[in-house]
Amino acid sequence: MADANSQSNLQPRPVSKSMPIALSRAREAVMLHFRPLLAERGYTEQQWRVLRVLNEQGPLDATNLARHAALLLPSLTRILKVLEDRNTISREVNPADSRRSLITLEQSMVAYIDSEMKKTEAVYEEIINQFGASNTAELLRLLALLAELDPPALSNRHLVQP
Amino acid sequence: MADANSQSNLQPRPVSKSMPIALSRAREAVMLHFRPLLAERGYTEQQWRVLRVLNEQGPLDATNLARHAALLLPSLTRILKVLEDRNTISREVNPADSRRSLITLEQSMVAYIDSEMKKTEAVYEEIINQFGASNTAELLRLLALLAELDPPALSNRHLVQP
DNA sequence: GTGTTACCATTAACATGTTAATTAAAATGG
DNA sequence: CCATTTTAATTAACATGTTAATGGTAACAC
Repeated sequence: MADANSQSNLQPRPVSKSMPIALSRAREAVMLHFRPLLAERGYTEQQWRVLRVLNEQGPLDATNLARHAALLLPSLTRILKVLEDRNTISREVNPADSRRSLITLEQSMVAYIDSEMKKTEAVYEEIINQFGASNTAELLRLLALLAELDPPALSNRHLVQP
Repeated sequence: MADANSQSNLQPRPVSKSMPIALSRAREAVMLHFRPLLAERGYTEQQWRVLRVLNEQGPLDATNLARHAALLLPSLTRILKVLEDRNTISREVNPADSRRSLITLEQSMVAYIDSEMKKTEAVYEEIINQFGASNTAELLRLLALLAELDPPALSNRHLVQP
């Protein structure tokens, strides 16, 4: 017996090499640095993302806002409800297509977001200081590439007969 | 005026270069490939992770199980409740320290997990095929490095006077 | 036109993420 | 010993993730 652990010649991928878990862990390590800022502001990570996107892109409909903020529409629906109640955004229906709404950042938020983003940038500097500028650039490159993976071949999704 | 968008000489970091968002997007792209497998099995991603860790590491207490599976303890508590009801794990208290429990994978699950992990490995092959073996190795290296970032300097957490 | 299909957004239901509070048991320090 | 402080795990409360279903509107095909 070569090894008490050799169950089938092929070892299953250890958890330590799981890509989703590695991505989660890395994200968590980064978020530890940003959470204090978010707590000060009184916005969650995802709420703040929505504000950043609107500040950066201008008014958007929900679908595109979700795309830019990397959120699913049901999450965005709930977030928009909260942000609207706090008067940080407003909504109107697109007259050309009444399915679509147009979400706009309140003018009063623009200066605040810009000023908070400077704190965010300072945290980034700390992180990049430790992690290295070239590591950071390389990581962002690889992540963007990975995000563009072809979606799976959608095998036998449900075998619905047309 | 050089540029209608130059609000303060320093542009805030665009959402496209946000590390947490980039990590989320990449994770989502990868998960798209694994979700069909999880759906077949009838386990969620996190439930399956717990089973994998137990299969790989043997019995563990909740704290270490959470660490290996990259879950927070409150999430793990709920997951263990479900898995115990489904008879895929069992729990006993550690007699040497009755705060601690010992969580064990049911023997009947071992063969099943091993066989399912072969399907997982096949999906990995597809992904690595597209993404490239060296990109994969480099990405995992960078992610592990990033996960080891020093935690933030824990500035003025609450200003508790001792 | 009318029926069908596709699309946008919301809702529903359940699982997990996140922070804080709580309980019980162990370690620690007089 | 006893009081205090840590630690392990759970619970609570709210936000988001995830999938499926729903309601309304628009585009399409006859």
